[in-house]
Amino acid sequence: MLEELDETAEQILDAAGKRFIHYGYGKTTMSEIANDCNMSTGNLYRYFPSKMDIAEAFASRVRRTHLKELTQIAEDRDRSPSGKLREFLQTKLRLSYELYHGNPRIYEMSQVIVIERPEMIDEWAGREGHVLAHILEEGDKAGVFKIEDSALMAKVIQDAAFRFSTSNIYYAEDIEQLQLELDIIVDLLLDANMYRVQQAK
Amino acid sequence: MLEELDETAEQILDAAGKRFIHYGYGKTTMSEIANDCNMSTGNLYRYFPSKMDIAEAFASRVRRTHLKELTQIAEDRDRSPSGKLREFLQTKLRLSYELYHGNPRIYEMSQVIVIERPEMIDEWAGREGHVLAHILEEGDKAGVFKIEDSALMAKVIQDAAFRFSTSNIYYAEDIEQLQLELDIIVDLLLDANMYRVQQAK
DNA sequence: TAATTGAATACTATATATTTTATTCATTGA
DNA sequence: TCAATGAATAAAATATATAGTATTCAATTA
Repeated sequence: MLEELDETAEQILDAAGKRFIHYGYGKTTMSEIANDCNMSTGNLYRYFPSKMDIAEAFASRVRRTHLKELTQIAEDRDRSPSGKLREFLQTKLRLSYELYHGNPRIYEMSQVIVIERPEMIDEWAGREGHVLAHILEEGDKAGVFKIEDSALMAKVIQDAAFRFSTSNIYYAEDIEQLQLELDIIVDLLLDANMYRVQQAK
Repeated sequence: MLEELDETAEQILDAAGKRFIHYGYGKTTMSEIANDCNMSTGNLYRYFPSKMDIAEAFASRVRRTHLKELTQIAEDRDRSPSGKLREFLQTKLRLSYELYHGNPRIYEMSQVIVIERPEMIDEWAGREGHVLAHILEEGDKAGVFKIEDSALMAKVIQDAAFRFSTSNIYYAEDIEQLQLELDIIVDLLLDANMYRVQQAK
C-alpha cells in the first residue's frame, strides 16, 4: 500500500473516491465508476481485484496523507520532543475529527473497512506507532526523555490515546472537549517522563 | 437501577438471564421466560415494561456486582491509594475479560444494549468514575497524590484506560498482554503524580 | 500481444409474503 | 381489589421472490 500506483489506477481511485464520499460505499456501483473513467467495468478489474480493494486503496491514500503530516511534525527542527509528542497526538485527533465529523458516508465506509480489512487498520496504526517511537527515541538521545523500549512505549501511548482515535466519538462529542482531555493526558505523560529523567540522574 | 427488586422480578431476571447467556437476547422469547417462571407472558409486563428492560436490568445487575468489587478495593484499609488505583483498573479489566471472553451471547447482548440503552452504559461508567475519584481524593488528603479536580482526573484516567474496557478486544487478544500494557499505563500515571507531589513542595 | 470490452454468470441487496414474537387488555380467579 | 391469564393485536423476524450489482471471461481492438 506504500508503492506508487498506475496513472489509470489513480484515475479510478479519484472517481471512486468522489462517489464514496457523496453517496457512500454501498450506493456506489462499479459501472458508475467505470462510466466516470470512460471505460468498461471489466477493465476496472485489471487495476483492482475487487470493489473492496478500491475502497481499501482509497482509505490507504487518506491515511498516507495523515501519516505524512504526522511525520512532518516528527521531523520538525523547530519543535522540542515534548512539543512533537503533544502536536502528534493533537494532530491525529484533529485529522480524524475533520475526516469523520458531519460525514456519515466516510463513517459508513470506515465501518465496512474495519470489518472487511482489519489488518489494514493495524498496519497504519503500526506505521504511526513507528513515527511516534522516533519522537521518543530522539527525546531519549537528547536526554529530555527517559525511555527503555521506544516501540513498546509508543504502543502504550497509542493505547492511552485510543479513545480519541475511535471513529464513533466524532459525531456526538465536540472537538474542544476532546482536545482538552487529550491535553491532560499528554500533561500526565510528560510529567511521568520528567520524574523518570530525574530518577535516572 | 440501584433500588431493590420484587421477589418475582428477581425470579424473572434469573430465568431470562440464563436464557440470554445460553441462547442470546434475540433467540430468547417472552413465552419461554414466562414458562420458566410458571406464569403467563402478560404477567411479565407487570414487572418489566418490555423485553429490552429485562435485558437492561440483567446487565445492570452484572455491573452492580462489578461496582461492588471495585468499591471494596477503594475501601480496603490495607491498601495504599496507589495500590488501589492499580487494583481498580486491573480488576475492571479482569471482570470485563471474564464476562466476555468466549461468551458470544453476552457479547451480542452487550452490543444490543450499547445501541438501545446508551445512557445506561454512561450511568455505570459515571458511578465507577465516582469510586475512582474517591481513591484519588483519599490519596490527595493523605499527601501521596496531588490532584486539583478529582472528578476530572477520574474521567481522564478512564479515558486513558478506555481501550481496556471496550468489549471488542476480549476476543482477539489474550489477557496477559492487556494486563501488561495496562500496568505500564498505571506506572505512567503514578510517576506523573510523583512529579506533581514533588513540584508542590 | 497487451489492453479493453460487454454480455453472461454469480452474488447481494431490496421488496413482498409469511410466520413468529412482543405487547396489550378484557376477562378470570384469589 | 390485586394478581394473573391468554387470546387478540401490533411489531419484528424470517423466508421467498425479484431486481440490481459485482465479477468473470471469451471475443475484440489497437
